[in-house]
Amino acid sequence: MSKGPLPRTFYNRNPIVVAKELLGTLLVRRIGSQILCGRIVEVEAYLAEGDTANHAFRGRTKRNASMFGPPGHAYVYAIHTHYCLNVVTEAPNVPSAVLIRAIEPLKGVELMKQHRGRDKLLELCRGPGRLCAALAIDKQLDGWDVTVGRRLWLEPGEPVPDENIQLAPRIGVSSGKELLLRFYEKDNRFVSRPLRKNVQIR
DNA sequence: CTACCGATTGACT
DNA sequence: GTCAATCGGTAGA
Repeated sequence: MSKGPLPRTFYNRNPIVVAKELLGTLLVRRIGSQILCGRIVEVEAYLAEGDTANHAFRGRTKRNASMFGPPGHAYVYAIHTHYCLNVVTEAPNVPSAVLIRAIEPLKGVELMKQHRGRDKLLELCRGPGRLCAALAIDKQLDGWDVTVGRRLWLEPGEPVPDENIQLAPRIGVSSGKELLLRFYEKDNRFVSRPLRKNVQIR
């Protein structure tokens, strides 16, 4: 039985808080009568203030316009030949968001495999570009309202307790490397790039 | 219009 | 670990 989509009030908060609470929630994609679903295991926060890695750091452009809109909408952008999915946080004109980096596939695995052209369950949704391909998420869903419960939305799941949340630097950013704004579930095999054992995070 | 480049991935050493 | 593919977005002439 479904709990319905996360409400807009969930997203209308600091992106760090939203990022941590998104771990364990369900990302749901509906295509016609088909349901694709996975459990979020890795995210990154992008801050409205002082975050040089944020696409919106130098102001509003055509690409990042969704981040300046109300919370609870998707921000989908293209990188190289792939797409990445964010959910917009905080108030309009406060351009912050949470990047969904990895999900654990739960439903619609066969269709995900078709979309990806790959068979290994572990490789289906491990990485932001991979999960978008698996769920057929592209620029058409940029700006999509994820609180409505159609096409693409998020649902409550079992929260990941604080002690099971690993903090880490964000992946692939050329600036803002020192900030620990990546959050993932410890020991989850579907995380895209776990920290090596024994590395110290201060 | 040109030039540069990246919130990635996949193949390879 | 390294590295190239590949292309839309952005800034600037």
